[in-house]
Amino acid sequence: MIFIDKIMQEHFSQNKKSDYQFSRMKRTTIKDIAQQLGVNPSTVSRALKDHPDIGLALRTEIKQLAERLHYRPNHMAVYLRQRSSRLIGLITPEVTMFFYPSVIRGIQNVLHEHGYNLIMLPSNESQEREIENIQICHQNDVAGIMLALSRYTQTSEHLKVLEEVGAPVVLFDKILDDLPYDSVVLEDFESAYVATKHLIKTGCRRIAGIFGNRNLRITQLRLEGFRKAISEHDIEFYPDQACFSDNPYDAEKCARELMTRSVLPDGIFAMTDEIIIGALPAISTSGVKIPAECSVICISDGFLPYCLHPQVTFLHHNGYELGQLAAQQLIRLIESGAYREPGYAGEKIMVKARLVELASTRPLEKKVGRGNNQ
Amino acid sequence: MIFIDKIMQEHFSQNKKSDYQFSRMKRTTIKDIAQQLGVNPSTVSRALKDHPDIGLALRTEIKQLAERLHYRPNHMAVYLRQRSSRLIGLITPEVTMFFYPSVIRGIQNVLHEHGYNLIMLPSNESQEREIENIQICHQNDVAGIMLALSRYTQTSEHLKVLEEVGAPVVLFDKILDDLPYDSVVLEDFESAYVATKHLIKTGCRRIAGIFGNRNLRITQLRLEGFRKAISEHDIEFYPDQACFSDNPYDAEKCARELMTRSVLPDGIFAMTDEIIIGALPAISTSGVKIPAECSVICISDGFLPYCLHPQVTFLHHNGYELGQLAAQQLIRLIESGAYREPGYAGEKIMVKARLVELASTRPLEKKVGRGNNQ
DNA sequence: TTGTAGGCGTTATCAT
DNA sequence: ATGATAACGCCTACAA
Repeated sequence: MIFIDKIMQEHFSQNKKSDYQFSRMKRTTIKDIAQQLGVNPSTVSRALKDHPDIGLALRTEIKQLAERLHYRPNHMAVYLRQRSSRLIGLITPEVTMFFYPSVIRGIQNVLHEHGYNLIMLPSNESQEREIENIQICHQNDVAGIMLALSRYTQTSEHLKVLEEVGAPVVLFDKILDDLPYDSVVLEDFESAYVATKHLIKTGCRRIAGIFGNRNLRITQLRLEGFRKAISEHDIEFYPDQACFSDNPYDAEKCARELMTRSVLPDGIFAMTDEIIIGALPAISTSGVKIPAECSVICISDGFLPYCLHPQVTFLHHNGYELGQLAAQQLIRLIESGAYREPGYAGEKIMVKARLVELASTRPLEKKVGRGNNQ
Repeated sequence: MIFIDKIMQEHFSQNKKSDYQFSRMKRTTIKDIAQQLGVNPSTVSRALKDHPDIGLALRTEIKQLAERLHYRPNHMAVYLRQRSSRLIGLITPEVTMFFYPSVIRGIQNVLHEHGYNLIMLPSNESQEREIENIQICHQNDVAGIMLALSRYTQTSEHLKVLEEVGAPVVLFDKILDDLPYDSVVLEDFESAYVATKHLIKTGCRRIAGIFGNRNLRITQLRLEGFRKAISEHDIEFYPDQACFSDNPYDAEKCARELMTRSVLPDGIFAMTDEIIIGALPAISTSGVKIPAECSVICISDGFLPYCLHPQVTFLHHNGYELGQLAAQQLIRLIESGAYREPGYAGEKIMVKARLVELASTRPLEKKVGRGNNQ
């Protein structure tokens, strides 16, 4: 302690205007600048933000010294004073796999433009961590929260903590419908509908779908879209069309089961990247030709389908765009303060998906009359 | 303003001990608690951190009220007071692709255990952003910085700003050797050496390597390892063994060129995930059988090789482990303060890689005498 | 055992 | 045009 004080005194006493050269030292504050120039801290504060009251001469002198001393405003102090930080809490179930990395990139880019920074708070698919993360947001006085729920979050019970925080919230990707917050999601129903429809249009007649956990909102929506597409067409009823899996390994098992049936499917819909990655190898190695004997389609963030063999036709769920939209919405909320209004219910935003045709589905024109394999 | 004051007064005047029910309100502070209990804020502060001086009765009473009012300490204020935050700045060239997501997960898990939070600062492979991010760290008074350099950072020139910050720094993955900071890297030379050696051991004799940007440290090291392995064995000299590429598309071109030569390679080493993803399709579609006619090996974080077809034997560079080690090292630095010592040069840590044999290389026992394809 | 006072860095609101 | 002061929320040496 005493030692440090000594160093600091040296710092102050070296009043010669030499270049700043002491690393790992007490950081330069407004006070330091004021002291060296014999003016009041508030004067410095004003000068640094170009307040017109301060005379031009003094103003530039102050700025120059600030530059020389490598002055950087202390955000913590500013936050404290102004009761609002430029930090945004980002709570996601995971960081690692598909999709979230590009969402994060979208979020990050928008936030950076507006001078906000991101605190990353993965909840590892645990509700406990979800709550904890919300509290960390609170403690760090974040200006806003972006939240993708963990897969096990089916009820809004534990999300009451959000209200304590007092910051606006934008839900994205994994959401609950009945929460009074803004949300940005992909078109789940529609995408599954379009994907399945595409299988039908290109000649598939015995279509099976591999889905995620049955309890998930996105599973339910995609399943509905899948069913709707099938029900609209007068195609064979294919028993046990839908199977459910929690991870790539499960998905592989599902696919393997499908490919050992006495009547093989001629079209397979995979709900996510995680599923296609497990399922495709099982389909390929079963010996059926893709797409000649069996078409495959999935919904994806758009990277994986190109890595697989054959490359898989997919509905592009653009994570980057979703991230951008969610971040923009959050900034709008912060700046408008709209979320404070008593009955504010939140705006619901949907992001459209786009069909990308690759090698795993037959081309549209090659109208195959009926499934003819096996 | 006046409006808000009014609300606050209501808050204070409702002294009945009803449950806390006003969301989106001024947050509860130590003062609030003190006021309601008619004690001094410092008493509350002490009670909340179990200072033994405070009488048990009062202490529990205070804690109960704090609980009821959902008191959360304001980190910003604590940081300011204690001159040290629990925030760590994480600066990476990108978030999106391979490797970094798992590194981040490793970092995050360790930091969370120790009560630190992460500010994400992607620099998008731009030196400018790198500097800017370092300054953001400074402004937010981070307790430490984790830094993976952008690919264009070859000199330490612009990194002098790091010294201003006064926080410990741990470099990881993309580093410069001559910086006086701790660093955690993967064994580049060794991994390339082992990978190439594996090709030789399984019978390859005309080996080519596809590398990243020539200027990168990791390219140079991996190239050296590659060359060493080859030079140690009395195998054919294969001209233009090494080609260089900046992205998957380049890598694809390289591979395509390789596969149109009059004498085809019978073993190909790909330096990274980014490269194998471009190269493998080009190799496959050229018609050569993998691994019968040409083996393929790469260095990878361990996910992609399983997605490809055929699955690619690889040296596993464990990003998760690297992240953990780097974070642990940073925490050690923060807590020991060792980095403050004048001549501190930083500790250099290497993470070992592990060979994972998949389908793209011939099994060891099947000793093929000489390359016999073509 | 508890209260008092000062300060972390900044800025808004006075007053000069 | 500039200075003085107080306050944001918290902590702690010191006083009582």
